Amino acid sequence: MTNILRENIEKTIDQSLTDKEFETFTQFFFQKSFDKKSILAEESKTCKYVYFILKGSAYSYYINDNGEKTVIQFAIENYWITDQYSFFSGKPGIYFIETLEPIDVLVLNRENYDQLCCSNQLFERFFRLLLQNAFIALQYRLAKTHSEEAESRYLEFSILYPHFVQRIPQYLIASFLGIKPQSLSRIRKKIADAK
Amino acid sequence: MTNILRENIEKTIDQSLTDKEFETFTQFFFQKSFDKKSILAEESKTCKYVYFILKGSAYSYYINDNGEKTVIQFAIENYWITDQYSFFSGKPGIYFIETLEPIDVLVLNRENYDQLCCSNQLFERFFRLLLQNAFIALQYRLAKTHSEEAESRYLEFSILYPHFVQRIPQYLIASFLGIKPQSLSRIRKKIADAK
DNA sequence: TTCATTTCTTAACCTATGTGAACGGTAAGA
DNA sequence: TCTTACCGTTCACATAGGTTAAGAAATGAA
Repeated sequence: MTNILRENIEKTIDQSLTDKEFETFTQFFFQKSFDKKSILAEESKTCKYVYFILKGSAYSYYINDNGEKTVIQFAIENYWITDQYSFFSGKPGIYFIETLEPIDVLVLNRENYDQLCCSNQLFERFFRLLLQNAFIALQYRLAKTHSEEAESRYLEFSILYPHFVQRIPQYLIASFLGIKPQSLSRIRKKIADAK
Repeated sequence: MTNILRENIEKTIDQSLTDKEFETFTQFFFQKSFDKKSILAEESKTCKYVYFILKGSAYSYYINDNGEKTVIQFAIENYWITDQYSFFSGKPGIYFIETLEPIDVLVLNRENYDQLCCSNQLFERFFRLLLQNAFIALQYRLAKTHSEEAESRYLEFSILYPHFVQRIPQYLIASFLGIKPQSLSRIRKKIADAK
């Protein structure tokens, strides 16, 4: 079951782990399952964990002063998700994390995260690379948000993440793209009609 | 002159450096000056350096297929700027980096970056925290972009970064906020009239 | 100082996306 | 099976922000 974690690490650091290294790594995690619509992290409460998804899906979102939800991140098998700010600072969270489907996750708390990073420079490097990749992707997403119309953002999204399009409700994809569900519906119709 | 670098590091890692540690750190950098409107990094060319700004200002931007510019980041004294993707992967860059004013920078190349990180765990930690802070800020910016109107984004920007509002041309701030200069002008007029 | 260039403002008009509401389909729970 | 809540679609209308164009103001070079 944790094989996908091993692949995830090896792919990220671009080298193999010994069995012993991988065993050390996993010892810092515990596995947990949640129902659909479970809250894994909540705004204004400290986000104590980093989650690695073995099975199922979740997403994080921001709620503004008008109570409107904006999707920050989707996560399915093989993805990591947390509220970075809250996890690392220990301060109240900014985002919610909620499961979309029943989910199996590997859970890492802050203490274990620190120990893990200390135990082997390779692990610290892994988390740095994870963060680096996330940052790069996010910067690109913002550039696109500001420079492309919703239609081309949706097209790019559905090419880059076809598995998301299949599993995630449209109104959440709309929110991720920064538009309303009705607008996404209109865009999809336009694309379909053009074919 | 490099005192502001020392403050920057100590503030980020939340601890003091010994004189010797700081000296080691700075040895990996060289100082350089550029005129206004110099290109420090260019799309499709490898971005070989990370810049720390001692004096002056610069910004990074993305140019889309229609040749339209979108501002990614502003950087003044005490800021770091680079094209992360290109710098760390060695692949062709995605963004441009250009000076806004004549500038003095400390420059770090990839080889020295790696050595610096190896030489002392503290330095590796410093760069990780830098990245972490940048990621958190970027995620928040995206959340706001998708959930607030341009007017409130501008108001928040001018509260969070009053020194930017003073030094950076409005048409670049507009781009940073994801709107056109005319729209920012309209928004500013509306705010002024309301007072 | 003068001239040229860049930046900012204003205005009229346009368009992508938002809003509110209604309808039908589908999945989940009783 | 029935019921209910949720989700996606469509439509008519509203609006924030884009577009085009022109002139004013600021900046920089000569």
